[in-house]
Amino acid sequence: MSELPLDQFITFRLLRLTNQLNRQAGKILASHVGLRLPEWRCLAILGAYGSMQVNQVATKLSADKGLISRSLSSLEKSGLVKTKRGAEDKRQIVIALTPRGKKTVGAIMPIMQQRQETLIGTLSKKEQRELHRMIDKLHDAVQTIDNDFI
Amino acid sequence: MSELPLDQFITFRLLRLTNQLNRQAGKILASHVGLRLPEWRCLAILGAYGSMQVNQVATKLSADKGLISRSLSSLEKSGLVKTKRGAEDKRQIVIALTPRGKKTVGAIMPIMQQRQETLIGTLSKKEQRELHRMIDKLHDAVQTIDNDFI
DNA sequence: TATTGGTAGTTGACTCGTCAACAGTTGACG
DNA sequence: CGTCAACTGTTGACGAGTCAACTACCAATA
Repeated sequence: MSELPLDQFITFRLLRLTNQLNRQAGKILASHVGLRLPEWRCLAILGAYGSMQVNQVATKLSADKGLISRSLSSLEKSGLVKTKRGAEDKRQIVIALTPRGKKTVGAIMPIMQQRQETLIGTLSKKEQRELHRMIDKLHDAVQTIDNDFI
Repeated sequence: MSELPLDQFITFRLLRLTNQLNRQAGKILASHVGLRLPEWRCLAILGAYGSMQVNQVATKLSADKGLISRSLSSLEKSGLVKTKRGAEDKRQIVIALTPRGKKTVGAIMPIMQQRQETLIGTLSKKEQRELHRMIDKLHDAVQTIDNDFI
């Protein structure tokens, strides 16, 4: 199983795992609600925090604002969010879930949460904490590499 | 740091980490050799295993054969690999590194290996083993979810 | 008040990844 | 043989993610 040199590359293994996870999440969302993955993430974050601006959604999701802008525009066309210009600052756009948007979040969130539990349920509580901590460490380590190699 | 509910989603955290890693790898490759990420992966696997068919490269990389086909075709245009039809089975295409391809692998591989070491160097040996094991576990767990949720 | 710099959001261009349709080839089986 | 299923690689279409240019707007300052 682990005789190929590439299997030693942690980046390779992580990429393979997340590709697999995203593929699956995409299928689940498409079959249940016809949503795309970044659209669902926008809905979820709006469900958790209430009204937000485009930039705030992008920041919370660690995502590109362009991607979020397009996703929200698509969600608005589907009637799951509504937008209005900021009152005092007319550059801002304030996004909020519509009733249908809230209903969608309520329907999908339990499915996604159960999926998470099935995933991490294969790890002990101690392992789960370790995994989160190691992800944090790797996350930090990436930044120390920048500018050394580029 | 960890007060957002999304941060509890392991899929979310893994995605954020791998996006960051891919972004960085892409920059490193672009600045050093003008290669794209899947192209580099093809070169690396050919450097490790010698001549292979398109399908074998895709399988070793756990990647889509379409993506690999395009990457190899681009590498051939750049003169880093050469291809020829299989002798006994004319469907197959056998790919091999050119001298320039080998030179490129020799130049880039140490950089990428050092990057890996910088990354996992932040983890103890025990943690490294644990991480690999947990990735395997998650990889397996994903499959148990299929068809339950879709 | 006019200029200037910074910010919010949109859009275009591009890479990466997935899926499916397709042409050409092989091999097995009636 | 001929047909038919399976396989190899290519191609098209699309979703996901990144970067940069652009518009519109705000605010500070001369």
